[in-house]
Amino acid sequence: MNNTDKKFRRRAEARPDEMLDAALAVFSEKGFAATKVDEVARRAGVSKGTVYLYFPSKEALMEGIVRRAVAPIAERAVPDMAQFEGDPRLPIAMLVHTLQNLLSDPNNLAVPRLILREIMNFPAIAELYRREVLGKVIPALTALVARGVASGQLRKVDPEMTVRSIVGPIVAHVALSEVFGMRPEEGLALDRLVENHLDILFHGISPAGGEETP
Amino acid sequence: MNNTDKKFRRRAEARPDEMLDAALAVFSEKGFAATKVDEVARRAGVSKGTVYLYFPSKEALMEGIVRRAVAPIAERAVPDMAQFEGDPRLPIAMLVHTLQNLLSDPNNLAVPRLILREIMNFPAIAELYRREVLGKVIPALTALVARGVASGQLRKVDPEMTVRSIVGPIVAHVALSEVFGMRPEEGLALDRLVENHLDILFHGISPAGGEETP
Amino acid sequence: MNNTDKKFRRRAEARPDEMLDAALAVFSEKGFAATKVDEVARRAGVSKGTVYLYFPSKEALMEGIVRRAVAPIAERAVPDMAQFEGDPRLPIAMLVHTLQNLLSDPNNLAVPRLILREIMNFPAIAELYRREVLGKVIPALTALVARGVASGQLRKVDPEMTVRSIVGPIVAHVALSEVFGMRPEEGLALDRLVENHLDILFHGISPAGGEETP
Amino acid sequence: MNNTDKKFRRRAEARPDEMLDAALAVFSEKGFAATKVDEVARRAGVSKGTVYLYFPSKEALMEGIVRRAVAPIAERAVPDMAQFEGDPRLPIAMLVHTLQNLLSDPNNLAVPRLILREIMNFPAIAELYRREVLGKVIPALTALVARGVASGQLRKVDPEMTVRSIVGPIVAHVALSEVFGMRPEEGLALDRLVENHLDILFHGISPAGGEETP
DNA sequence: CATGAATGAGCGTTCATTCAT
DNA sequence: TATGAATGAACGCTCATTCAT
Repeated sequence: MNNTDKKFRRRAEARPDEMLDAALAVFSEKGFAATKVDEVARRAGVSKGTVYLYFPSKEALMEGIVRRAVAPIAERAVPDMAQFEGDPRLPIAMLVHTLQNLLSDPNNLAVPRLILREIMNFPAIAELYRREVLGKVIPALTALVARGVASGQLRKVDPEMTVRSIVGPIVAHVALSEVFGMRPEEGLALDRLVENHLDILFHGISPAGGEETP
Repeated sequence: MNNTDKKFRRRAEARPDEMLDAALAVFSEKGFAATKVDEVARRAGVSKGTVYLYFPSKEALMEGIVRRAVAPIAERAVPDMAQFEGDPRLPIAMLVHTLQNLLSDPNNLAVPRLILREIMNFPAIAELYRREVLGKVIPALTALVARGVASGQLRKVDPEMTVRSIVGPIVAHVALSEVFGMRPEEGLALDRLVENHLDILFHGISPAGGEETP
Repeated sequence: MNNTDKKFRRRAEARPDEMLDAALAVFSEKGFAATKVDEVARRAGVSKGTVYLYFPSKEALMEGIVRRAVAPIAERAVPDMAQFEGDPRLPIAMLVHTLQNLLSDPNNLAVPRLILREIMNFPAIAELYRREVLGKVIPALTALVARGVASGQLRKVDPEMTVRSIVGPIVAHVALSEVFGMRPEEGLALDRLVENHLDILFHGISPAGGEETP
Repeated sequence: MNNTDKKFRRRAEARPDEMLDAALAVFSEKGFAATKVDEVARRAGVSKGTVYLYFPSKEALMEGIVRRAVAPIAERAVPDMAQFEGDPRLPIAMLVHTLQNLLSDPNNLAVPRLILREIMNFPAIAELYRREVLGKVIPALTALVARGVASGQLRKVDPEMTVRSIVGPIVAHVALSEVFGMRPEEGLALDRLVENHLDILFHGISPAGGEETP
């Protein structure tokens, strides 16, 4: 009798997590509405009733997926970016590269893609995402840009709007690829995108005669 | 019995159009899945059976909405941008301002928003949109940028990726506003976004010591 | 194509009534909880969906049954008993005989039996029954007895409690028969019950000139 | 660890009894169908599995409740009433007063009320109750009345039917109060009912020397 | 053309019961 | 004995689609 034996796994505490994994997989394949709870259960290797032992409803599975994915972001101390003292382009580049790394792994792409797909039917999730992720990242970025402008390290741009210029190209690139299948011949080519994006962005936000990209 | 009489208008050939209007309205309010054909019919002032007289299924309503909205774009001669001979920043700015105008009118926003919301459940629509809209606009933009680079009117940027830098900030701005309700205090503030966006974009893609924004 | 043709009956207005008939039959057989809506539908000769076309829920069927049965009682002018001028024993006997007639027909017995069976799970129905039936019949009877006592045509009894003595034996008899299957050898024998009941009610069981209550 | 310790009390043989208490409480509150075994277990302070250790099914809890309540009645020597030699009105009055006392205590009311509520869904319980309670009390009463008639101590009434006149008013009074909430202003007022009931039962409602039944 | 009554497959959810520990 | 995680059959309700009128 080994560890993968059903009998043994019965009381594993990972059970809810396994169900979220299964739910994420099926939701991603067929969409929330077209997914049957039965299928989530089967994929998780349990019976339908067991799903309801851990999650009160099909919607709760959705929320669970998002909450689990959002938690580390929410916990991570995003705002220390604002206290950064040097060239603001450094943390901006770092953030962009972090995003790049995150999005490179298809596993990490699954949740945002699912959120993108279903969010408008789940106001509660939109609110959660807005509060825990966007509500932290965007103000931090805005403050960073504002400080750069104030210190003269950046041109006199509109900080709030500039945030859109920082993340927008990445969003557009991923959406084009994931939603419409419009991707470069080599594949997702995130590195190419990021390189070009930062090149334009930094030439665009740097003072006249600006130095090299960090 | 005069011309405005319901009986009379009922026989107008505009009937399918009225149904698409109704469907767009309800789909936008509640989402496709949560919308009952009954409600579309009621909103259009006809009976449920009549809807099926013109559209073979609920999905067909969705497709009809998109097809109708996409038609003018598909017909419009997008590619003449590519033949533009002068400063490529001019047609880029024009495109951005056209987008700005389009998105300023909430009516025009309805269809893209609905597409954004439902597209992942409708591969056929994604394909249609990709083929008729993105497949025309993006290559045209790419070509435009490529020509600018070739002629030295733009810096040596990656044309394909630069397209993401052109439309991305607008997409991000609208998505932030429409999906997450994150909008500036004044409202959508598209003009502020566009001004800042073009400012950064043109400083970023212009050759060193680049001139003013056109 | 005759009147019983399914095609013809399609638009009959009797549809809801037929469903209530079917529901009454099945509820009576198996009880509310054990009855499947599917079975009600089948018994009514329609599909499950059709039931929900006329009644919003399974409970609504229950309420519909009771409401329909109660309506004529509620409408019938019960209170003219109170204005009766002569010997109050006459309307009392009449009421008892009316009850006897009602209960003789098994069809009439079905609804009260169902009510008796399910009432404690349907507070709304209890309230309806209390208001529309008991709330009219019992005060009327009480008033009748009170008037009889006042006029000296009845002994000095407690009118409110005496009402229990008027209807109680009948209730007990029917309950014994319907609920526990305890019935006389001849069958329900309502006439024997009523005759004996009125005899005792009007004279008591003590021999003429009977002594004090022990 | 002392005697009141949960661990200790848990092993008491009273365990099944505690479960019946819990079941009675919950069944009374919500009805049998709406009660979850889980809740009975929680109320009894044990786990769901333990309930099934003592009772093979949810229905068995119901039967257990009734059987336990019925046992003392069944054991008590009811029939000695029949051997009573004096005025039959005496044991009749005694029985009524016994009933009155029983019903005065809400605790005693719980089981009959539950039986009343659920009996039609439990033929086995109806049968048990019929055999052990009604099947003993009613024949005893019938015999008592029959003897009274035979001895001339009662008028020539129908013994079998007269039993309904003895218990019916009490049943009706309690049902009116418990099922429909129709009770006198002072409360249940069982004493008032019993006094009036016996008065009428023994004397009727007609004035002394009252005329024929109308 | 238009209606709307009728259909019935489909799915989320509940809960009594089981059984490995 | 006692536990409580797991099961899965069962059922109420919805709604896209059809079709007789």
